[in-house]
Amino acid sequence: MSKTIYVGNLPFSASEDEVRELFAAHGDVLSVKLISDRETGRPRGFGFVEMDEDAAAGAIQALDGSTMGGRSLRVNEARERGDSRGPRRGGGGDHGRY
DNA sequence: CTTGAGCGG
Repeated sequence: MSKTIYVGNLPFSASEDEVRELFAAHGDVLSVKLISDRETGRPRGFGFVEMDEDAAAGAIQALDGSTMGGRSLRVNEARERGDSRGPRRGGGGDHGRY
């Protein structure tokens, strides 16, 4: 299917459309979701971008480490929120973490 | 009119 990308350290002035266009420049953006506080309605400054696996990998390495609005843009593969089948040993899709 | 943590319903 698709791969979820975690986008953090985003400027508070950023919107889903900006992130969508930013990632769309590197691949096909399936969906963009910015996380904001549900109780205060205040933007947390991070979001999630759903893209194709190959496109996501390219967008991550292309946008990760870049700067947006003067802040370092953080782009990485997001965790798996769903899938109650049971996380494989400790859960958390780490690829190269200790 | 406000802020800065890496991971959402």
